[in-house]
Amino acid sequence: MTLRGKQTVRDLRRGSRSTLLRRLYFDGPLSRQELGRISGLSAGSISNVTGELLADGLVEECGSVESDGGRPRILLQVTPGRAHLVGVDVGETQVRVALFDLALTELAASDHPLSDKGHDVDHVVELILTGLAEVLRRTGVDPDTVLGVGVGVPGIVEQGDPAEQGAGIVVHSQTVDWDAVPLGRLLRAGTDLPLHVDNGAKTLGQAEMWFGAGRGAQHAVVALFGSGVGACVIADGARFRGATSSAGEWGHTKVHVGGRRCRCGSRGCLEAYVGAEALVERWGGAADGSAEKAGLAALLAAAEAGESAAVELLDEAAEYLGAAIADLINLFNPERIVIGGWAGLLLGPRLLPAVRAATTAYALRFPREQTSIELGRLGPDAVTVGAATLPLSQFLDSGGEIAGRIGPGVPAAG
Amino acid sequence: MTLRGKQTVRDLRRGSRSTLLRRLYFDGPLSRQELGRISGLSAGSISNVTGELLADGLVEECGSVESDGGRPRILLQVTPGRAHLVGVDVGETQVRVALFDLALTELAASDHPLSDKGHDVDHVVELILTGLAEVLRRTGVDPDTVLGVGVGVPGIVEQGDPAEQGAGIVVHSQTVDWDAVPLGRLLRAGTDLPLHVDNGAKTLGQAEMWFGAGRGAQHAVVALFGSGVGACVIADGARFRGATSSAGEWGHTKVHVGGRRCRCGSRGCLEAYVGAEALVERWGGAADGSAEKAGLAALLAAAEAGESAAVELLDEAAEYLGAAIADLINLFNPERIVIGGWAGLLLGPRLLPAVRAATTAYALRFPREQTSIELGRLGPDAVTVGAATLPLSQFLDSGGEIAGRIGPGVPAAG
DNA sequence: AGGCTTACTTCAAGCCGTGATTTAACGTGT
DNA sequence: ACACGTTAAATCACGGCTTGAAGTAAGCCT
Repeated sequence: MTLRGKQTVRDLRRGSRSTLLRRLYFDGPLSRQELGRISGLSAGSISNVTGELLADGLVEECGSVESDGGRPRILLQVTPGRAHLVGVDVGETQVRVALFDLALTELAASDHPLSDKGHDVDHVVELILTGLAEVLRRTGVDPDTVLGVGVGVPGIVEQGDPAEQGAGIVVHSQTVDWDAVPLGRLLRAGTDLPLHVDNGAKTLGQAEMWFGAGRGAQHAVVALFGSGVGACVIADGARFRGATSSAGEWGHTKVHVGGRRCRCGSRGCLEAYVGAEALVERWGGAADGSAEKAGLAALLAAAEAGESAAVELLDEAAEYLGAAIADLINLFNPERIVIGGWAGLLLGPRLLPAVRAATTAYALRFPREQTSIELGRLGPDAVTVGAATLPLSQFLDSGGEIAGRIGPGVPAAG
Repeated sequence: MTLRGKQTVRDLRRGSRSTLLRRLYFDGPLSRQELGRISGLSAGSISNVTGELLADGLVEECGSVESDGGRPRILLQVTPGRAHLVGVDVGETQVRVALFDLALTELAASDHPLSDKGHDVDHVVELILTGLAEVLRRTGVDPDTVLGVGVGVPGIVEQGDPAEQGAGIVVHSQTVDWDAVPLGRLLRAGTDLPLHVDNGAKTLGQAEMWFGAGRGAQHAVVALFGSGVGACVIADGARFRGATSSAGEWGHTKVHVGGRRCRCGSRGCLEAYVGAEALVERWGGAADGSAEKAGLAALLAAAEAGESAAVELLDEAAEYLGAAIADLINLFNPERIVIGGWAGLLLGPRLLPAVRAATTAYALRFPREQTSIELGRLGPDAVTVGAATLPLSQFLDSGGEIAGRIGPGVPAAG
């Protein structure tokens, strides 16, 4: 049923450029020789395509490797400073804007706390735009070299019509009380840069897949535990989006029909058993904003000290979590499950053995044996990195086409 | 991250052939003109490609449509008798082998009940091979025109190395006590035809997607209720397989951690609340083999008659089913949910309103609004049709390449 | 019969990847 | 020093693809 559209011979070149660029980007400096071996392209094509990429300044030579007796191989790598990316994290307590080079090295960042005004949309948009201007000004980076702005938001994102250049993006979020907020249009009014918006948990998941515990996996689920619970599903190496990009909303799946009441209004949601807010609240702590982290840490400390109420609470959480992960394994058949998010990383070391055991008890044997469960390797700050991968991903997909932003053939500035 | 392999200029033609063939197959007779409009290819390419397809006998002209004032459009369609397909359903009570033409019209079928010997593997293989020989003999179809044999089995299928031509296929099934059965190798010993094996629920799901309630959807979940519970997930128009083809095992996801015991040995599985076996058993009926259908019908009749125990049982099932479907909606974000399988079709008319309401109560609002829940339109016999779509799908993907089986250019026999 | 409209075919032009050949850049042995 | 072998990269003829323009076929209307 999959119908891919019309293809012309030029699409072949685009595909080849994309393949080689991706390979160079992720597998570090490579010689043309190795590129040929890995990609399957003939030496002639490699020569042609790398020639183009070099002429466009997207790739540069970087040293060489002697080969016993013959001409040494010249190593190629993606030119880090050839283009730039902006990642934005609209978090629960702050808005963070970061500017990266192509290698995702952070060149500058701007943090603005979200204090009293809360998540008033206009205020958030204003913070994003001023942050963007700030990092550009501080680094002196030419805006024409910025491939795009990726934004991670706490909510469900409707992508709208891609032809609208992101202006059709609409965000729904029950937690910060955004209902059909036209974030794309609001940001478009303040910048001409290409826009990409996705759920923050999803961008963090993408970061784990590219640079963290998910590296190398083609099928994986990144489970994210913070105040709430989310997930980012990767299938065949790409984000699983579903019909309207909202796939992977794991936190409100039912692990106990008719069970505990959840903040979403329903009952028996996973989040009501393992979300940080729910755990802290059940243990009697304060559950708002920054107090939550302290509360969860206190719960953990109490459990380590052997307090039976705390131990029971965490044991139960591990049980439910294992069951919910088992569901993910049964349904998605991933090769890896990565547990991330600030709460996941905090509780992970203690809970992981019990979670693994519960998962094994609840999941079907065959797919369970194909799956490993690991902790994330990136901190919660990686949301901005993940957001920046949104435009980067499109850049690599297109084979380094910089639609009108950077003239082809112009060498990198500086 | 998605790296598609090397592409040469010939792959373009393969892609074009595939696109046009698919279009002609699913959207009935079409003129070259409409083909061009739909596919985006230029008139010249359409002419070339359809010329090839006509020469190969895969496509034929069938009438014409007058166009006010100009040259009439000639309609093209896939030649139904150009090739054949075999679908096999290894069910719980019988083995059914059916021979189809390209239009999936059944030309002959052979049923063999699985009585006392049960699911002894060698016996099943023998029944499949004799059934295959039988339908070929009865119809006089040349085995060289058979594109392949698709088999639907009750269990998890490991596809093995595609290079082995299906010989590496291994089946695991707890219900019929198959543990790593090398079905591919066993069948390969008895036939040279290309082999395709998949879970029976998945093949039925594929049939619903192609010809039933799923038509036209790109993202859907076909939920199947029989003795147990299964699902077939379609994403971007293709089966969602996961890392080792076992994705979509929905029946043993947990809807009530620590709840009812399930026949799989775990607790709180969906199947323990809505599977036919569980329902009949809880209502006090016999739960083995063919008595199950009678038992479920009796339960339904009792509920219709107002017996409170039966009504309560079905109400509870609808509640759990709605919750589990809500999980599917949250996780996969489909545009359609199709409920099929013999038990699903039997209970569906009564349960559907309650299920829809429960789903709305349990799912997140946004993805729920994007999804419709419908009953399947194909009976349980469609497993064989679905099985036959396995080789058919490959045939269409390859653009009608009939690897060595039918000489290109040879016109259809008869 | 001539003109008009629409469907389809043919053909030159521009690209692309391949594979063979050529050129470049390095060790080594005499 | 210098020829020689070896390996890496560039060049180029070739077959194949899609496109788009020009040409042909097949029906209407007057």
